[in-house]
Amino acid sequence: MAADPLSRVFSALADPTRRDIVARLAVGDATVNELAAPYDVTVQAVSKHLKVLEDAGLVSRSREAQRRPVHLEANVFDLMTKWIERYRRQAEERYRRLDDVLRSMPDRAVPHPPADPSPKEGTPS
Amino acid sequence: MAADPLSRVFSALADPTRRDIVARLAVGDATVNELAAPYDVTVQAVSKHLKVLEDAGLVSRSREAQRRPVHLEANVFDLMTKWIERYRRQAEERYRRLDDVLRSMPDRAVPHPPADPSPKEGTPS
DNA sequence: CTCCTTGTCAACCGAAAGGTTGAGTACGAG
DNA sequence: CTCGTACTCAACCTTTCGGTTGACAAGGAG
Repeated sequence: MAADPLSRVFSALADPTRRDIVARLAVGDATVNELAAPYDVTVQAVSKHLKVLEDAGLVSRSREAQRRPVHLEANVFDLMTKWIERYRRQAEERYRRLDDVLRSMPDRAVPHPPADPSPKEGTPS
Repeated sequence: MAADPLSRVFSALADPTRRDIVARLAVGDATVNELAAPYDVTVQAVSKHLKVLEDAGLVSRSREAQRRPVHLEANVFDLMTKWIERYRRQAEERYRRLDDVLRSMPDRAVPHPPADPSPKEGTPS
């Protein structure tokens, strides 16, 4: 299993069946059998999927007699959205700045983006 | 390889090395060797990672002599954020509604969340 | 032209993922 | 107590994944 929480969440949602389960749980809590019904796989397979979702923190399971109602923990989504937003914003910011550069020197050919921090090729004169 | 785009994006970002590469590319475009330098894996491995990111639409590669500058395509993030936001909102909405129910009947024991749409157990009087 | 740098492709390997079947546990109903 | 239901655990199988090594194509640099 992946060590870091972010990897666990992303890889948990990388499976369409698990995303489908999350979608169902957004409507309301459900038992394992209820969740397994729509799919043509065994209940054991769905139980494994739920374990993956649980390890990712996306889902919690309580006891209620012999039922195990599954509950969606939506707050874990923040982990992802924060990561995504960070780099999306950064990339947009960079794009905007590059755009400014292009606008300020419309005559030069602009060989490549100037954002390379490692001048391995020895910056000729 | 995963068929649907959402699975491709999620599983592309499920790997910490690939997330790291995305983080670097948010700063600016880079070549394969530059990207491979920080890691103690071969260039071929990084090339494979880039292929995964490219198949997910997160990255594009252009030709520039024998270099292949890698560029981050941040707009694909929207695919994820839209999916996430949808179910996060839905879950929060449900939670709010449940909260209202609890507030409106503070005396009842509330055996379990009333959001179950499949009354298999025959609703005992 | 020859060499070196950059990068990809192909084949292989071990580990993990997703599925199965079969057995076992926990609990309520009769 | 016995049975049925709901679920999990364990073992196994096949495919995918992340990594390796080795060979190769594409272009400057000398």
